[in-house]
Amino acid sequence: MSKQQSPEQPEPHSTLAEIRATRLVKADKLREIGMNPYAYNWVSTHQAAALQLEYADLASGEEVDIPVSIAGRILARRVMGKLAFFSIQDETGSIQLFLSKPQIEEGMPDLPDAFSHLKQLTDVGDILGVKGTIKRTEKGELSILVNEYVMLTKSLLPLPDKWHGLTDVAKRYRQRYVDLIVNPSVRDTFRKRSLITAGIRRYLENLDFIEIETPVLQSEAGGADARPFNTYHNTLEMPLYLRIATELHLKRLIVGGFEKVFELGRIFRNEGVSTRHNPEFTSIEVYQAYADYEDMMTLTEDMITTVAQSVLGTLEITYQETPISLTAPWRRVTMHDIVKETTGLDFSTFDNLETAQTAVKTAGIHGCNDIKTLGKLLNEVFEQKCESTLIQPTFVLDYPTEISPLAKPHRSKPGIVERFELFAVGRELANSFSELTDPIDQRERLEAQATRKAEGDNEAHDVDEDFLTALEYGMPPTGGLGIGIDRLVMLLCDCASIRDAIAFPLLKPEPTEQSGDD
RNA sequence: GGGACGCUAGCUCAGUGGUAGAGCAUUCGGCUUUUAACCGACUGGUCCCGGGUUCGACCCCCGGGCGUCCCA
Repeated sequence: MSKQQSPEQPEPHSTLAEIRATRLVKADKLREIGMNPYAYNWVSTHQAAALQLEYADLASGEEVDIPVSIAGRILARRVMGKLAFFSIQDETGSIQLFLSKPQIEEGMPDLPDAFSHLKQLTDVGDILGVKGTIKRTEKGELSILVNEYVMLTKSLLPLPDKWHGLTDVAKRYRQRYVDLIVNPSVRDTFRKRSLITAGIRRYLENLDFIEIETPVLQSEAGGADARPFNTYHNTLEMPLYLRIATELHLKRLIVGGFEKVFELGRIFRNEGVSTRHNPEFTSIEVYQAYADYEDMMTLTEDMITTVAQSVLGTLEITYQETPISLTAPWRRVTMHDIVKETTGLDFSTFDNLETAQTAVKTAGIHGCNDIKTLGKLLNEVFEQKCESTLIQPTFVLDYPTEISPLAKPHRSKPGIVERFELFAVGRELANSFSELTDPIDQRERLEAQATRKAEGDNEAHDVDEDFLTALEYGMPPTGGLGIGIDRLVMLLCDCASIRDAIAFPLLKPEPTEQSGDD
């Protein structure tokens, strides 16, 4: 193979494929020196953030002769002749490695040229395990004075620019793993999200609620106005829907005698994608027997403030540069009052649809011509004019019956149900009722929904007869509550888009070379 | 569904109707206190895709894809 080499023509080495090929060669060389580039395990004694904290007061130039073993991904390499500084990142944070030739060669007597191999065979992105001691450098950077290193995983693909990171939004979502490696705030969001859901569960469990899982696959979608995803069970030859709510099954559990139940889980709605909507999202629904919507308001306020305080350490937060005070009590206002306050329209004075329509039009609100009931008109005006103004946490109470088919009629106001929604930063966060327990009333309302479905409304659903049967056995008075977890995470973690609160949001597939033109 | 904007090297971005640019990363050489290390040298391109106009298109026009924002 010793062909006469023509005048050295430098190999290209900058494209992605070439970088990858170079790194594969390095992986082979690691094998040659007896180091598996894909190791089996590593035992760390410490993590980066804890070390940074523990030795925060160590003076520059000082060393601590305590053995430390740590693993992480190389995020930066600064290599001089016989000395190198790497920054490695573990889940908790990062710490510098102080790598000196004599120290490493002494610490790894079985591997000749250990320092040279380190320089030649490691790249930014590799996952390394090291053993050494603690030292704060003369320039003041807490470091591990490394005696031994082990390649744990050889990375084949280059990370984004160390300074600018990954900013391409689509790429951040498509390759969330890269986003997580290089954007610490993204890791922080998902860590907080976990604390939020864990905090909610702990809060409810402390009140003796139990979590019960209900079916995702359902033969009748129900519990909300939403278009479901359709699927099919092959051996049963049965069409199925993915659930659009957990409501109707959790209520069956209340009928069955559980008095405090909840489920925190994934919901699927076959609707558009926006900064506020993902087709699969997470909700929690909570049902408490013998409670009403007033009780649920108290629960909502207390639960969210408790969790926020424990996760964020404060109730005074900032969402997209707007200060938000989560400190209780939150404002409570009826839908009638907020509409009147915002638009001047007093729906309590309208005794028929025509006068209301005229007044609405006079107030400059359009697109309401097709609305056939007073309640729906009120709701439309609320959605158009009020929702976006509700920045600080606000409970809006007492909704029209016709848009609330699962809520109990208000005990003193005709045409109204006992229902509230919680709004903050202009968005709905939670929805709650005194649950409708009268099976005859419930049947009438569900049959009205079924009629709408028959008329072509694909957000309406057939009557769930088994649910009505359950109600006929008798459901105790019950307060129910649903909270959009993704939106709560958005609020508490200052996410502009719901996609920033969901680790792997739904995306259109990237076009392939075949499907490029069509 | 409508509108505006964007898509150029692995990453972040310039750019012009006439040979495609920078920084970082990569590769090579040097370097024992760096931390966006530094110094020197090299390399790296389907300018999102398809069509059109043109002597010539990354640029202009048409269509499409993906994305961001706004509106419905």
